[in-house]
Order: sequence, then structure tokens, then C-alpha cells
Amino acid sequence: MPQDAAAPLTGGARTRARILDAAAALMTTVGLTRTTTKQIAREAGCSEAALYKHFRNKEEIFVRVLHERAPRFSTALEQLPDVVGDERGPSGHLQEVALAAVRFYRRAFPMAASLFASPELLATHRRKLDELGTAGPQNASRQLADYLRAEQELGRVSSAVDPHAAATLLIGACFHRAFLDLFFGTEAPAGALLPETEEEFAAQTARALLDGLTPRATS
Amino acid sequence: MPQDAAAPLTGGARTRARILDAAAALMTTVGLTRTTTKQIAREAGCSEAALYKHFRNKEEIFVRVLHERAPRFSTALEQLPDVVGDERGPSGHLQEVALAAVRFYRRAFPMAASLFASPELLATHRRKLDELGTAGPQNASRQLADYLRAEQELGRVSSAVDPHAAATLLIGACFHRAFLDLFFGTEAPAGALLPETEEEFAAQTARALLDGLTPRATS
DNA sequence: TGTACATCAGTGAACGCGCGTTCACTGATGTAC
DNA sequence: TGTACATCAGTGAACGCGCGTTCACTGATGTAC
Repeated sequence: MPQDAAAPLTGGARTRARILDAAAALMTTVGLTRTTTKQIAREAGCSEAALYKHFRNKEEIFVRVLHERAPRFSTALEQLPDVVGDERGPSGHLQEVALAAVRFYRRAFPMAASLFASPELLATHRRKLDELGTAGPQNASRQLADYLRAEQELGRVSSAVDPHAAATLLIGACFHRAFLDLFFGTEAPAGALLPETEEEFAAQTARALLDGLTPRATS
Repeated sequence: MPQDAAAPLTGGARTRARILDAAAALMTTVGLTRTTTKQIAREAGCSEAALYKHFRNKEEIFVRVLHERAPRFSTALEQLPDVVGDERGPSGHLQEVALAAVRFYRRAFPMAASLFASPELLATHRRKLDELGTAGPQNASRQLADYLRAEQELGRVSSAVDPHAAATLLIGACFHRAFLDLFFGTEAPAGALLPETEEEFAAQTARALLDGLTPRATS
């Protein structure tokens, strides 16, 4: 029986939670393979031996982190089916999704990068995602494409375009932006490499997607 | 005096090259921190001790790999300034850039992911890129944006759109697609997660960017 | 109520292994005379 | 030409350190009678 998330954690469950929190934090800051059991224990405030009361070994800790601490894509994406055709319109919703996506990817990227440091862990994680069916990194653009398709049917988005390709553009841009954020770090880059705030980025990117580039003949 | 790349490598330089090749290959397949000096030596066909005749330590090997073996973005991107206004048109060139970008990122991504496993290495690499000035992950979209801006001035691309945002969309989509390729591995996914070939992806994505989504009033 | 025992989260200290690195050495090549 | 020496890429074996993991143990809590 899984622990009710709302119930206060007692006894061993609290230590377990602290271990997962510590591992998740270290994973995103110093990376998977640089994270040692000693570090996890120190950050979790317990002994190294305690780790092995809750997890079989180090790899299981990271597997559980991926399952229980991986950031979830925000409500913006999940609520898209409910906002089809509403008064706000595709532009506003695309912008909101873009903003949520950048923030999500910035938190998820280090974990994803860590996976590439450990092929077995990547395979394990991929298998779990397959079993779940609805999760996985390809699903953000799929859900966004569904929304665009629905808006197409209402005539609020041009029917000429491939919704999947358009969704891929937006999600991809956010993914890339998150990478750049992480690559250049928090400090403001002197050369103004990333001049926009993330809000500006979301607005400009969503707008560029909707505007398109080709001049139309005024038929 | 740097070694002429065309000249045949002799003596020590050949071993050095084999060490870098081996380290680059392992870096992209098993990841930075999983790569041991023993593995590098085995793959390079020399002793571990030989590594230390050519490099101060293990980290220097990876630093040199990043400088000397990092994949370069293909000619497609560098030749953009020369194809402004030519008969092929923005559509064809965007498609070509997209294809080159996917292939480039698929090779570069594991190296980038490795950087996140080692903050010091990331800082070192970023400093070097700063010194070089013209390199770095933000430059692909910058160069593409320059091309779009030039085509705008010729009236072949709508002047309503932000070239930087549009370039960001295309480059980002390619970056994301490369990630998905790597995440799901080479084997064909049963659920048809990535239905398109990379050529189809490039064509559809470039086309979606040019088409835009908003229906225009026929003024 | 007290007593005897079971359970279990958690610990300090130790273990062995594999890692990056260094050591003393070899053998081939170049060079001065 | 031969001889003596310098240089240097490369080696096998060893080193010490830090890692993940295990061990015997403790102390708190629960429970049966």
C-alpha cells in the first residue's frame, strides 16, 4: 500500500524521503556519477549505512529518484484539452505552455543528462516509461499537437500546417533554451548571450510560431 | 607550432591521436565519468602509463577531446551568408540546415551531457568558448537568424517575425529531436514514437516554420 | 502494572575493489666526434 | 665508419585513496502475558 502523500511521514519514511531529496538535489547539481553515498548521507543527515536500510544499493536510489522526484510538466500542458476554443485563444496558451516548458526542462535536464552517464540506468528508466505508456519525453509535443489539431478544427489555427511539426518546434525551442540557461549558468553573461528573460523568450517564441514567416499573397 | 592536419602523424603524435579518438568514442558511448583510464588505454592500444606521457591527467584528456574532437557544425550553417537570395530559396536552405543540425546534435549531445557530470569541466570549457568568441551553443541560432534577417531585407521572408525567435524554433526542434533519437536508442521503437526519418523530420519542421499557423485575413 | 522478548531504524567501523597516478625501467632513434 | 651518450615514447608493476557495501551492534518502540 503506497504511502498517502498528504499524511505526515513518520519514522523511517521520513529518512527515506530525505535520502531521495538529497540524492535528487545532488543529481541536479553535481551529476549522477559524481554523487557519492557519503555525500547523500551527509546531505540527508544520516549515516551511509542507513541508505542500505531503505534501498538495495546506490543505483536503486537513483531509480527511485527518477520515479518519485522527477519534475512533472506543469498543469499548463495537462489542461490543454480543456481550453480548446476558449476566449483566451491559442496565442496565450502557447505562451503559457512555453513558459512552463522552459522551467520544467531546466529542472529535468540535469537528470536527463545524468542518464546518459549510465546506459543501464537509461535502459531501466526507458522500460519503466514504456510500461507507464503515457509518460516520456516525446509526450509534451504530442499533447501540444493534440491541442493545435483541435484548434485547427475550430478554424482558429491554419489548417495548412502539420500540428505535430509545429508542436515540435515550440517544445524543442524551450528544451534548447533550458539547455542554454544551464550551460551559461545563473550569472549574467557579459556578452549578453541570452538577452531575454524567460518570459520574453516564451512570448517571442510563441508569437514567432504563430506568425509564420512566408509572406502571403493577398488573394 | 601546431601539427599540420594533412601531414601523416609520426611517432608519439599518432599515439596521442589514438588516445583522443578512444576517449572521444568512450565519452559518447559510456559517458565521461564512466570512462576509466584503463578503458581509454585498452581502446587506444597502449598502456595506461602512456596516457601520462601525453597528458597531465585524466581531466586534461577530456579537455583536449572537447577542443580537438568536438563535432563541428557542418558547412550548411557556415555557408548561409553566401546563399542569401539565391535561387534555391529559404525553404530549401532551412531544410538543409535542419538536417545538418539534427546530425550534429546527435553526435554532440553525449559530450554536452558529459559536461554536466563535471561542473569544473563545464566551467573550463565555457571559459575557452568565451575566449574563442565565435563558438558556443548559442551561435547556431544566431547564424541562422542572420540569414533570416538578410532574406527579410530581400522581402523573401515576412518582415513581421523576429528572426532570432524563428531561428531558435528551428534549432531547438533539431536539438530536441536529436535528444529523442538518443533517448530511444537506435532500435525502432514499437510504439512508433519517432515515426519520421530524420529527412522527413527536417522537411516537415522547416515547412511548418515557414508556413506559420495563424490564418490571415484576406485584406 | 511489570517483565521478557521481538522488531526495526539507525550507527561506527571496517572491508575489498577499482580507480587515477607514479615509479623504475626498456628499447629505439638521433647525434657528436 | 664505430662508439658513447642523450632523448623520449612507451611499459609492467605497484601505490594509496576513496568508493560502495557489509558487519556487529544499539536503543527506541511495540506487545504478549
